[in-house]
Formats: sequence, C-alpha cells, structure tokens
Amino acid sequence: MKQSQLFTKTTKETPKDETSFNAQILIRAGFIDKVGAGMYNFLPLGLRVLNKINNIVREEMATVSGQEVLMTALTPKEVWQATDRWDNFDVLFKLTGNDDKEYALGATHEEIVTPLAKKFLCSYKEMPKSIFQIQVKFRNEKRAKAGLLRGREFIMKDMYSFHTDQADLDEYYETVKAAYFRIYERLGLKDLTYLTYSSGGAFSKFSHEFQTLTEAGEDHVYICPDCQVAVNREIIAEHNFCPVCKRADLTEAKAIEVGNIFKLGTKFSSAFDMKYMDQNGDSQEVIMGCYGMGPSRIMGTIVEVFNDERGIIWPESIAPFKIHLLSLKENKAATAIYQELINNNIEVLFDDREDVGAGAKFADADLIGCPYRLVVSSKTLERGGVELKARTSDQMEIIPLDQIINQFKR
RNA sequence: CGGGGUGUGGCCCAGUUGGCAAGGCGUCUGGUUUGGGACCAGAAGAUCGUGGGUUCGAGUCCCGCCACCCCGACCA
Repeated sequence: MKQSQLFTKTTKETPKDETSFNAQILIRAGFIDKVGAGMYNFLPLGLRVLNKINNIVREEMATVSGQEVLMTALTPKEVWQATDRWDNFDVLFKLTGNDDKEYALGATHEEIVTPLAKKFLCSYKEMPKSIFQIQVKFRNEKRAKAGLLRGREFIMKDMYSFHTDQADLDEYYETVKAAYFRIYERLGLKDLTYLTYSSGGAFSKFSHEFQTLTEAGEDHVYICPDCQVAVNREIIAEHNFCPVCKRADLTEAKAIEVGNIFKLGTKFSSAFDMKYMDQNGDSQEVIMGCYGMGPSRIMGTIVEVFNDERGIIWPESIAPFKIHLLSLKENKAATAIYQELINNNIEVLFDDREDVGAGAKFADADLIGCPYRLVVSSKTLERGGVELKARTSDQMEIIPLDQIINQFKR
C-alpha cells in the first residue's frame, strides 16, 4: 500500500472526547473513527489488524473442529421469550418493524443457535458438533467506555458446542481452553493472560474468563504467584485461594476480560426442546457449551499493552503491515524496493509522499507501529543499502539492497 | 440509571464586565526546504450542540432538551 494513496492520515491532535489510551492513539493513527459512544468505524489500517486477529481465531477454532457459520444479527422477539430473556436481559437493543413485529439486535446467540442446531443434530451419531461465527454484537450498555474495550457495537467470536453427555462436554471444554491459550500466545498476550475463575451468571456456579493484565482493564482479579490462574473479585469472598495450588496469598491486579467460556448444560436445549436419540432409542437432552471472545476488544487491549510514548508497537502476527518503507527524497530507488517486496508477498506500507518531511514520516512510522522500518535516503544509498530498524529497538543497521528480501522472507 | 464535567470552522482550542468570534493543526495557491511532526506569503472554511427566555444587543446570563467524557451502579 502506498501511503500517498491511503484513505486516512494521522493527526497530532488528541481527540477531546476520548480519554482512553487505546481510542486516542488508534484514532490519531487512523485505525478507527468514532461515530458515537461505544460505536467505531474500522478504517483500512484498523480493519487489516482486526482481520488478522479474526483469522488467528478462525485457525484455532478449526483445530477444535469448530465450523464457521454466520447467523442473523436481527433476531425475533419469540426466541428471547422462549428463554425468558426478552424482559430480563437489559442490554438488549429492541426495535419494532413496520408491521409492529418486535426484534432484538443480537447480543449473544444461544437463542438463535439452539433452534438452528436442533434442525440438524438429532442423533447421538451426529454429536459432538461445534459451530462458531465472527459477527457484530450489540449490547445496550448503560455506559460505553474505554474505547474498544467496552462498546455498544463490537465484534465477537461466539462458538457453541453440542454434546450427548457431560463427560464429553468436559473433555471438549478443556480442548477449547487450550485453543484459547494458543490464540493469546499468537497475539503476544499469553504471559499477561490468566485463566480466571469467575461467576457463572445464570447458568452455572463458575465460569472461566481469560483476563489480560492491564491498568486499563475494568475487572479486578486476584492472581496466583505460581500458577497462571486468577480469581475474579466477583467470587473472591467465596473462593479466596488459588484453584490449582490452593495458595491463599493472591495478588490483586486490574485486568480486561478477553475471553469467557461456559458450560451451559441443558439450559438452552431444554428451553427449545432440543433432544437427540441415544443408542437405546431413548430421547435425551443435549448438553451445550459456549465460548466467547471479542476480537475488537482484543485489538484495544493489545494497544493498551504494547505501546511507548511515540505510538503503537504491534506484535508481528497482527500488524497492519510487516514493513513500513520510508522514502526520504529517493522515490525511484524506494519504489524498486517496494515492488520487490510486493512481488515476494511481503506486506509493506510505502511512505512515498513527496510533500512530507522526514520528521513527519518518522513520527508516523512510530505512531502506526509496524514491526520493521526501512528507510531509503541518499545516505543509505551511498552506503549501498537501506536502513533497518525494529519498532521495538533503537538499533539501526544498513541492509545491502540485494539482501532485503532474504531479511524478511521466511 | 445516580453524581460530576464538556459542547466555538474538518481537528485541538482562546474568548475578560453581555458589545466586530482570536490562534494553532489540517486543506488550497505560489515559493523556499528535506534524517525526527520545516519556513515564508496569500486563500477558503463558523447560523458558537439545540429550543425557548432576559436584553438596545447573548458564544457569554436564565430555563428545557440533546450529545460526548469521567466516577459509581450495571455487565452471559
């Protein structure tokens, strides 16, 4: 991508109606744009990052046999009445069609996925199965806040699994837990992310959250110094020791929830009368699990965690581009390098702008935060190459022109 | 939903006692620049969130409403 053609541009001004770091810097760098409280447009750079997060999530859900679907975001009133949530789920956005029929914008999809699965899963031979989607969710939060960390409209991956018995759910649940940690590892968040025991809400005694430590978070967790495990403050009164090693001297920390998995049991299969036929020809209730994760919130979390005073420092796995190539009055030589990178399928943002000073280009590169910066200038060309600098380091080195591809090709 | 705060060109903001709405960023034109957000000259761009009220006169004072931010409550 040539930066001269990029739809967005950066700004020095901090938006006045944002105080959260993730929103301020993502807006300044041109990744997102604010429409209203908890509502953001994703712009070309931001969408590239979001899609990369989504694709990592997709790949890992495939490893636990999740099949991707896309369900409706518009949902009929009747399905929510079936579970008694139309009147008891206060984050539902409700609306009325022109025939006075009422709808809700999807806040979560148990009410849609259960009737759907009921149409296909009728026999013990057809289970277990799990399906997931990556979709916009709507929740009428009384107070949206903290940029991408709590929106009224946000992106969510929600997976639902269907089992014949509790043991099968329990086993599957553990494999999904492991897949979640692989996702956080690939996103660079693993060391900061804790499996957290928390309230089970309406469906079970406990659930598991994945909490990433950051001062920007709104949850308080008590972490075990030995295990990568924590207890949410919600339940610390009844569970004030490490669930794994039983230590009692847990340390309080602020964190943001980046995933939440539940064993639903028969709550929804029973509400929608979803049953299957077992080996003996008897009708049995289906056992369900659900597994949530918010890619847009994760994007905000990563910005909160990986940054310095100059801007974002994207992990390579989700950076909008691997390389930011800056031309300082040497567009001819730089264009040749740009073409060669493109020809080798190496993602590059090429700052070919001719009316922008060197200082502004450096500032933009630091703000946007691609992992590697390549500078082409008369100085570097005299020394036979280009200057390479990692966003995470102050070290610079000259790479000979014929070695650039080797440097980045894996 | 309670409490607090803020609304002034696209963005950040100044605006004194009620008296011609200032500056910066960005944009456009011309010129000079080019290794850490350059400089000079010129130009365009505002029904001051919105509706009422007070006044000769309201960005400024009063009342209602709306939006956004923060704290709290809430948060499958």
